Amino acid sequence: MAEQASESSRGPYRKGIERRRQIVEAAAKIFAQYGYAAGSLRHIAAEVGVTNAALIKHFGDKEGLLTAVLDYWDREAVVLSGTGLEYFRSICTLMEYHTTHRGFIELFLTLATEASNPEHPAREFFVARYNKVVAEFATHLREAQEAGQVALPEERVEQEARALVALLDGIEIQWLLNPELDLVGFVRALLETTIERWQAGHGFVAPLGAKLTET
Amino acid sequence: MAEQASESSRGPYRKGIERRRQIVEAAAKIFAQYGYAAGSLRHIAAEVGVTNAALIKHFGDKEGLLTAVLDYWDREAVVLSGTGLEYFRSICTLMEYHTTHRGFIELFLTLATEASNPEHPAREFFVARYNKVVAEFATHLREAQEAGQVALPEERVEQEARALVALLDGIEIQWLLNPELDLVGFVRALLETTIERWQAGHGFVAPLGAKLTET
DNA sequence: GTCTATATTTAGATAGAC
DNA sequence: GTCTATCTAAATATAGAC
Repeated sequence: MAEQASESSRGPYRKGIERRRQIVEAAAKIFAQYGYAAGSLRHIAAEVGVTNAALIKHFGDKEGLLTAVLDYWDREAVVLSGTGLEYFRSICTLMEYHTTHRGFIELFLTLATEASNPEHPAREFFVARYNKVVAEFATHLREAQEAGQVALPEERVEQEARALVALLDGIEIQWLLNPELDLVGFVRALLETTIERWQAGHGFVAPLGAKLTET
Repeated sequence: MAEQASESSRGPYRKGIERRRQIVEAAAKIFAQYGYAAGSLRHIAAEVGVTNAALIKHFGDKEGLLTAVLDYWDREAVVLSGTGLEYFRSICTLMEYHTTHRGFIELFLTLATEASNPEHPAREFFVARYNKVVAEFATHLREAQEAGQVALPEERVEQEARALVALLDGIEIQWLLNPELDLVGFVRALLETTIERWQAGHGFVAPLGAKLTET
């Protein structure tokens, strides 16, 4: 206790904390490549240079390591910033980050789809995560609405948020399978158009001014 | 040989073919739930009521079964129909099919993200699959273009195709995690708007008439 | 905190009877 | 065509030495 307070940068727990971080990052990499169920503790341990027994000591069991990885992901995720429409413009920066940190988005999409199985231990995490992201997108759309930046009726705000999240996920899947794809350029053009359309009071989903095509 | 020709509906191979189909469908279900690497032969075999040895006899090895599942998926996939814009309107029917055959889209998305790992045996399949779907969407957009149904310049056709595919994949991920989501309603509204926008010469990505927002 | 050693389970795959 | 039995490898997890 006394020692802990005296030297914060190289206290008694420094090494342990550093090692934990190493393990979590290795686990994130392996889970991203193989998924949670198929990513083995020994594979992760080898990546760090320890044995699987050490991982169990640190995290109790495999599911504990998964929890740590999801926490890590949540903390390290580059957050969007800005108010109103600026928030959405910052998505470009996020995409640039993803193109240089492929494992980050690979982890998210691999685990998110694997977690669509109701029995999966990470299912609740991803359900909550999507709820949070959609809600945050919606909040910033309303912010833009109140600032007079856009003209979207309340009943269409959540649908627009959902559609944008879907489009970003979907194009990242295509990029993972085909890294030649210009992810940043695509998203930049997409956002410019989308924002301009919102400003004009239109959206992905909603009425476009004229009435709908004959059905 | 003689027997084979005499009774097509219950010839000597009928039982074997039927059994193969049972196995492939069970494998599709298990791979959809757990992924390829984590879905075991014994689990699949138990679903059919045989042993894992029987599966190996039928398909040689696990990867052979995966190939059979992907072939099956390719054949059974509900195809979009119609020319020009009608083709895109039929996506609604596809979505209705997906909501009643959840395993179908779960298999696709789970394996597609798992296959983003370059070492994955299904990677080539999904790379080819996306190329094919994007090309097919693009072809039907050009068809609509030539019929005067839409006014999209050639250089924007592929981007529009990619964006629509991405949006459909992304919203299906959200639906898998949250089946409360009205997938069909969402996609129907999305398509109506998208088609109307194409008719007006606009798209997901491209210039919207006015110049872009100040950057 | 990490190791070795091991217990236990499960995986993919093979051999041979029927 | 399917089974039982088995091989070998690899999985998670535990126990105890250092």
